[in-house]
Amino acid sequence: MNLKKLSKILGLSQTTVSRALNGYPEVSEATRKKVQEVALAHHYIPNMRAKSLATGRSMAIGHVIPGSTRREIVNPVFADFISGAGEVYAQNDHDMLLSIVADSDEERTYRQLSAKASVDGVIVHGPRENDPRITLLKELGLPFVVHGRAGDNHGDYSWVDVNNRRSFERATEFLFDLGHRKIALINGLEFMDFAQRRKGGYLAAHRKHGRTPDPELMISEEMTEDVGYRRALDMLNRAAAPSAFLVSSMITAIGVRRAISDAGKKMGRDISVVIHDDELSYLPNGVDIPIFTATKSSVRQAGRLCAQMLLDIIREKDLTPRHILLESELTVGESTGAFQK
Amino acid sequence: MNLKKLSKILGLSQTTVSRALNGYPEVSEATRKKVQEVALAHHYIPNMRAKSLATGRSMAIGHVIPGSTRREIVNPVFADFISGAGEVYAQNDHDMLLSIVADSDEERTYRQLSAKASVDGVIVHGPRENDPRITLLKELGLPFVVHGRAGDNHGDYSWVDVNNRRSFERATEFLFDLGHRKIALINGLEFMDFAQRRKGGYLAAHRKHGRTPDPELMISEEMTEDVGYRRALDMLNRAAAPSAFLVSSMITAIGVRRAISDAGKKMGRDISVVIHDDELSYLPNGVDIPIFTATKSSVRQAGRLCAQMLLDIIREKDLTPRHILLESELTVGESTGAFQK
DNA sequence: GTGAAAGCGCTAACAT
DNA sequence: ATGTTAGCGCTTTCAC
Repeated sequence: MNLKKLSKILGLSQTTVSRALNGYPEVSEATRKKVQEVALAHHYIPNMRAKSLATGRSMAIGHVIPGSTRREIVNPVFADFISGAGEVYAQNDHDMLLSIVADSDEERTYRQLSAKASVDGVIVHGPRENDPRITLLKELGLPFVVHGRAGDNHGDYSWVDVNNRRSFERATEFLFDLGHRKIALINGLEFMDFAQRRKGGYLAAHRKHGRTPDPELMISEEMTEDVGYRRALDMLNRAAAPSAFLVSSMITAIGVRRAISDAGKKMGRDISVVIHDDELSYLPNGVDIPIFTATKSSVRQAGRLCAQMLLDIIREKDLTPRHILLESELTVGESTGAFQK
Repeated sequence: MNLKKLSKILGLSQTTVSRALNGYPEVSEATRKKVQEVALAHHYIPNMRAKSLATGRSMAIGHVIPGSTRREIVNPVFADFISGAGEVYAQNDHDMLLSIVADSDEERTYRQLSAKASVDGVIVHGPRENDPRITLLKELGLPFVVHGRAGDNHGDYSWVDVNNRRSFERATEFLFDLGHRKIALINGLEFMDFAQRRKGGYLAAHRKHGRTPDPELMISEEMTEDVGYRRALDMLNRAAAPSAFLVSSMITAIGVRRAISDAGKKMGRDISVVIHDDELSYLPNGVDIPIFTATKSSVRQAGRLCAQMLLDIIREKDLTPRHILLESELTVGESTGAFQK
């Protein structure tokens, strides 16, 4: 079923039918009603290919995921984020276009996306410090929102981010308050913006408490379980072993947890783990292990906010940058009352 | 830059330019060369909206992910699968359209996807027994490939699947050979096709060895870490505790592993864990824990194969069903030499 | 309030 | 080997 046939059936012109369906005011309520009925009865759904061409809008948003090299993104966070964004798109009748792309073709991908006109805007994932993609997107005039930030000495642009710095500062202080003195930081790769900010918070807390952090206790690597396990085990077997861990990802924390158990330590007041990601949908939250989460802003919510912001930008045709900084809450697993201050 | 301008610059008709760029044979090599040069110089990339409308092909594949209710799919398997499929699309100049959709509007989503003509075909994720989506897609005439199968007493359709039955049969026999007699099966939800097949393999091995499986050692639940932990702990605390676990997902296996450790058992000849998913990109494979993987066919590879099959179906306009059954290999983590037969 | 006609940027049938 | 013309299915002037 298409417009032509439908208008024939109704004995009206394509124009009128189109107007009736798209809520234009100049059509009489009587005909509008009639048109809507018949359209529904015949399962009429406008062909997007034609609609896009005519309106110049694709009603689709692109998500470009750096593929092979950095695995940061083929991780659970991604699934939750996408799922939140997808929710918003569904409500607003938009599609989501996903490009998994080798780091080397990223530039080409964006240029293509823009020239092919298959999306109205893009979400940028996993920004690095001084990310070249941002300059490129501005140059292309393609609306975009960044999940996270890409350093500060960059021109302004729209982003949604968690207050990583403050979140880790408070988590560190929390551990200090519990009596911990040697706190390990298991962080993500250094060129990731969030890793820098988290480290900043960790260091700030140390300064504030007049303590110098042990460089051996700070590592920046890929956020896999394996890394968490090995590095935590190494640290626990040192003379100056840490009594607490600050971990940048739930996945890594699983490895850390296992290391603690293998090292024969018991998690408790003496060994604590504070992680960052929370509310990932397939991992336990609040089960009976002493894990603290440093944020309460879920990844899924970030996905929703990014999507909504981008849709607003496109609708209002206003490219002036907007920002959302999600403040975090320090939450403690339910069975860990003993660790509350 | 568009065709019109480009052809004006070249002093040729749009038709010739289009033909030159799309590799039609009737254009002279001289002009083709010239056209390609100028097109490249001017960064000409054809507008997909227009191209789609003219050709009737979107050059896009839809992936419909059941969203909220069943979390089976917002899991790491999904990310790896998608990433494999995305690779193939990129190579073939196709886009991937992702719809995260509430189970209740799945039907509507497929109808829309078909009517809006925004995709040339779809991949069906997480099939259940007698899945209604398959009938619907056939009725719509939209090409599709199923990742997994949806029961057997269903009409024929194209799928890519792992030999779940044989994989679990062999894994069970392997554990028997190691001397295990009480083997627990921690499986996915019962209405999932793969869970049925895996259970079938588990039972077949028992029959073959003349053993009756303990019903208390067989559970079917959501594949989360939490479930793995709780259920394994329960089992280990029973009088007739299992000495080995067959686990349907890596995530769940993490929970099982933790339970074993908490129950004060050591994994070794006496306690083994055999899981199914392998090569998930962010989880360790072959680290120094006694985990066996029952398949070697990676999820990412399944993604590639699904995508390639669908692309072939579309290109050849041949809807006759095709199947790929990936045979599994039982592999053993590298540091677990002690557990080899 | 409704309709006729032009056009979005491309491809494809039909000339030549 | 190249050009002319007519759509693809919709929206959007412009006229009535």
